[in-house]
Amino acid sequence: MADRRHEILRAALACFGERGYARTTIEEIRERSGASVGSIYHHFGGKEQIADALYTEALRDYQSGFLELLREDAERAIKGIVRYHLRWVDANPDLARFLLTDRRPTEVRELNRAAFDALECWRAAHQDELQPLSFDAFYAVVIGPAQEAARHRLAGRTQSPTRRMERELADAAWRAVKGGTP
Amino acid sequence: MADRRHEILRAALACFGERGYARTTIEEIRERSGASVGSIYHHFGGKEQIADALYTEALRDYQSGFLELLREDAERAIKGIVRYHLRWVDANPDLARFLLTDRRPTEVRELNRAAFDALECWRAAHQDELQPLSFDAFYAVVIGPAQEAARHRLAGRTQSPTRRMERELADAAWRAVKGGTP
Amino acid sequence: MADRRHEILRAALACFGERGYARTTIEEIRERSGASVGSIYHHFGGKEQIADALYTEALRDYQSGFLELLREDAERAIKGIVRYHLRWVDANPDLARFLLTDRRPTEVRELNRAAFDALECWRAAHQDELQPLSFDAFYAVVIGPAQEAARHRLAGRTQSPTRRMERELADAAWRAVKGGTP
Amino acid sequence: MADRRHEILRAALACFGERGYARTTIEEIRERSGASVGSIYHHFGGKEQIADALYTEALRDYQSGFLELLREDAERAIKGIVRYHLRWVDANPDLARFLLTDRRPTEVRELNRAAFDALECWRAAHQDELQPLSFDAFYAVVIGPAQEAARHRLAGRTQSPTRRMERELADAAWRAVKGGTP
DNA sequence: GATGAATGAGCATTCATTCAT
DNA sequence: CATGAATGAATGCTCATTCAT
Repeated sequence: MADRRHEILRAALACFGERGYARTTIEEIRERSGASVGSIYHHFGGKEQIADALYTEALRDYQSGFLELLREDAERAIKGIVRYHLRWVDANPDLARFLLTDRRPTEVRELNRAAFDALECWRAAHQDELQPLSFDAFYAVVIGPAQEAARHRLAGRTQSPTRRMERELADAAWRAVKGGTP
Repeated sequence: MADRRHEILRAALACFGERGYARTTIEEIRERSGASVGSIYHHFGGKEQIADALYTEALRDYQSGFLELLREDAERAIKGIVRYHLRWVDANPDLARFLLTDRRPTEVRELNRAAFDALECWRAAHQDELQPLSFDAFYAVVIGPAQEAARHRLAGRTQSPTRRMERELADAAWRAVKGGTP
Repeated sequence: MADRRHEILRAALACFGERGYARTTIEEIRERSGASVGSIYHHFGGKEQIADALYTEALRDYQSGFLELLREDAERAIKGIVRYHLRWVDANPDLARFLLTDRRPTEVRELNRAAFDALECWRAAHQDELQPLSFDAFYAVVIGPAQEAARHRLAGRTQSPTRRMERELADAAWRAVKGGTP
Repeated sequence: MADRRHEILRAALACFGERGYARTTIEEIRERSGASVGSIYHHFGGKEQIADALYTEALRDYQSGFLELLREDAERAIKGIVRYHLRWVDANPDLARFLLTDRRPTEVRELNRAAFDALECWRAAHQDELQPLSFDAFYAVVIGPAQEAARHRLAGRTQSPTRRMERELADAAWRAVKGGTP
């Protein structure tokens, strides 16, 4: 059954969210998932591979929505990205915590590459409506504030993002990257 | 002598920087610092408390420079904060990696409180030159991009921040928070 | 298999008997039992819990025989208890040493409660043949001498209890508790 | 100053009483006594030697009173011994706990030898008033009940020994050892 | 596919003891 | 005599992983 596999992933995500990857033990995942140790190893082969599966799934989910936003015009796209980020984190706190907290210096970076490339492409197509920033700066300015807000939120330091917060961050991002202001 | 204590902190920081808190062993710190296991425990009482000491020290160092920037006028202050953040991370990569990577949900949060309060005070005094943002949004917009850039840099995904990057992020932050643009 | 579990208990008892609980190391138990460290922890969860299991088992064994003695008439019962005590210690020196030497202030006290209650019941039924002693005194007078003799014996200060010793202690206990002598 | 030495002994006794010899650390004795580690080692040379000093002192104190009792006539002596035992334990609970709980298989046994010899001598002199018991049985019958009561008391299972308890145990001991009853 | 007993390298931590000041 | 930093061998325990059933 793919059921078992799914329950294990679910349990692992909950554990990682509560105690972090390193402090989570297979035993905890076993107890929470109802599966046996052997079964977990049968399905995934190891602790790290559970995290890998989770990470890939999370990133794929996040990016699937992300890429659609790039079909819009410049202002809508920028504001949309910020709003999307905030909402996704709010809707998937455990997944987000895992993505933001536990570094995955594995080969999953290629997934990010793809999104980065798409974003860079998009920017090239809208160059004349935007500030002439280096890509790294552009990315940091667009994503950074939402990311920072997300971290505070996940750390419990902030409430769920209100509409007002969304608007503020979206507008600020647009002010920061839109062209024209010399 | 406070020498031993300092050597242990130095060694621990290097280890944490290279392998992360969790994967660093006391044995490694011992070997690198030249101290004995017993001495380490004599001075700190445990692995976690070494990290605590390091964290507090790092945050204090970062904030000491941070607070000085708030004496400037609005534009200089905002741009200064962004530059300061980028430069501090560049100058203290290990300390920065430790601060940004390993979460410390301990009671050190009070230190942050102090800095937050100072920043909020400053903003109140410059309200009429700035966008009417909620404080959380304001903070995210100012710090977020630099933070994001710092993470990329620490992850090895980016070069040392060039003057251009500094200028780009500083200008963008100012555009995002300065008042006047309706 | 409950075999492993049993072998570990056996080994632990031998170690505790020879060197005492505190001086016995898991490593010694491991070597003697043939189990691995992990296996020991799998079955018991910790050094203390091995001792707990051993203690409970020992007490249960001792008491199972003890309670049967209370079916006899007064004189036989009292003398029987003394003899039983001496013989059980002689037959289970390691178990006895562990029971008498290492204190177990855990919740095993309930087991003792049960035996105390049974003994008190019995005494109530034979009140008219016995001295009107408080229960604490009664218990101390019956068990104390045998207990003291057992300790000497376990400390190596005395030989195996001879028939003569048994008779002497049994008779003395009976003289001390039997009624009639004003 | 002999003061330091005394304070250390006091502190050690309190620690041993609360946590047992094995679980007490030099550090705890240091904190409680106010002395430094070095000072403790200067005065005693090691943890075990602190216990030795304590044990010897305790035993000497107990026996000093004990031996005086043997000047009385048979009945008074036997009853006196029982009462003395109960009272000494009640008056010196920490010392008693230490004496009864932590075994000292060291060479201090000679002190006990002396008291045993004195007691045996006394018994030889009163042979015709007493049961013809072996010395081991005689000792166990006299001391055992009080010892057992003391243990219960030190374990917190019983109240302070009342006058009634004293009388009961004393009378019982006398009934058990006095001659005449065939 | 599932189970859980078994494994053992690895780790944090303790603590009696030493010794330079 | 006093101090307390330093030492390091010893120990209890964790946990990812394997494998026979």
